[in-house]
Amino acid sequence: MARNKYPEETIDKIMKVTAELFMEKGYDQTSMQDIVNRLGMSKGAIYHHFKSKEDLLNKISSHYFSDIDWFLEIVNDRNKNGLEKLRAIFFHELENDEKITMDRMTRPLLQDPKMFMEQFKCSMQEVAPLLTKIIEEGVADGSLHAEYPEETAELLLLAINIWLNPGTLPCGREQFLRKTRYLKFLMDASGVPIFNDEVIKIAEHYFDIGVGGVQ
Amino acid sequence: MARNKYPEETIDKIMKVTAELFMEKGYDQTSMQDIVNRLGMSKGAIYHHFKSKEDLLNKISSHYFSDIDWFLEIVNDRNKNGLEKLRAIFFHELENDEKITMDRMTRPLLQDPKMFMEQFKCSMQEVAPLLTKIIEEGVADGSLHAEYPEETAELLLLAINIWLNPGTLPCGREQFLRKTRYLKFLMDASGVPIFNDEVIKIAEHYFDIGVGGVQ
DNA sequence: ATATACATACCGTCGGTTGGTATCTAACTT
DNA sequence: AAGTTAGATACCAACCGACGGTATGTATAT
Repeated sequence: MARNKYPEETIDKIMKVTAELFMEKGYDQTSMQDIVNRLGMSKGAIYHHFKSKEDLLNKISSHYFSDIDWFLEIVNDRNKNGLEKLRAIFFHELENDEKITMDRMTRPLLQDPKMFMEQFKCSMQEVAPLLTKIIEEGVADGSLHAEYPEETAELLLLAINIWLNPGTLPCGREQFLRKTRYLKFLMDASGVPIFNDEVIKIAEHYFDIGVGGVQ
Repeated sequence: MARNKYPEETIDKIMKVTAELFMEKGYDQTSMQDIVNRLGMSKGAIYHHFKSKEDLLNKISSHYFSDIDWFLEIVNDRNKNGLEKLRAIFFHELENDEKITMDRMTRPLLQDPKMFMEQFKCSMQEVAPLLTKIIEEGVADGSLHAEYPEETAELLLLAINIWLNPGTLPCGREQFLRKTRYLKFLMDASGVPIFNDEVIKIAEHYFDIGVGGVQ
């Protein structure tokens, strides 16, 4: 085959196919040949657009999984105070059915050390600062009373994305609910009471649909 | 060369050399050939005693980094109540100069996804149950008042080993102290007040010696 | 005409295996 | 008690397929 008039389509296709495979089999277990086979293109094509397998991973995880637009939309919402923004964020994260499906798909991926690390870094470096900003805003507008905004944000993310996430740390429904209640307790104590009854109910729903359904 | 009368020495040597290399270069970046070269033995020798590269990693991390003997010693100490045992554990962990040196050596290792994952799993699967047992004991003997022993244990380990660990999440002295104070606050609220003045002071010392010294 | 977008063939290195040899151990013979 | 021997153990050296990545070639868009 010869040169394409619209290389961006090729790039998108490479990323899409590769993302699929990484999710199905993990990073290490996916070979360049696997990608080539499913792609129906040559290895040279891939290495023309991406400089390495790791480069592919980076590009993919920022493009497919950072998904920061709706986050910023909530952050910049002038009609919500800090607490309401926080709740809106977690509400969105837990209630969005499309995201739940995504989470289910990416579950095996989190068993993969490389992907796990990627998510961890993303949480701490990209998301935590935004959360911190919201909490500080909540303190300023009086809706929150956090003494440690940055630390609370980081630990909350750590807890939610890793500790509470059944994809990372498999657990039963009972355990999941106990964890959620403990987290609520800690956040309340920290002056960031995002876990009201509604959020907890949605969290249950999240578990039942996204996790309890399988395995 | 021929067979050794004391194969355990060989095994120890393989593990020691491999651990060195994993720490120097990371897991993925260390090839079996690298190990063979520094070891001065054949690849067959390694694969006779260990069934894979990953097996080596597992054996090494449990042997060098779980280090569970002193832990059990404290657990089984009849002269301490639950709270005292907890403090003794963290005191031992923070004050032991040899361990601090070890931590410093293993720092780059924690940037390696595979090693990071290993430590994470080890914490949650091996250490957390022991900690939980101690906390439950403390509740029984009246020295603690935890409502969520298991959850507190897991989150404490997560916080200490990952979030608070400058090897994983580099941070300045100021940040480190804020994190420590926030953790103290959370643990106090959880009914597990292990962070008294002494532990906090030792934590500072830990940071100054083990981390502040470098980087 | 030249830069881009690919294809093909190939390379060194990787984790792991195979087959063999030397040495140890233990049971048996004398 | 010393010698013999069978088999298990410890190790070596050569080798394997698959891997990530590259060199080179070619067709097409600009």
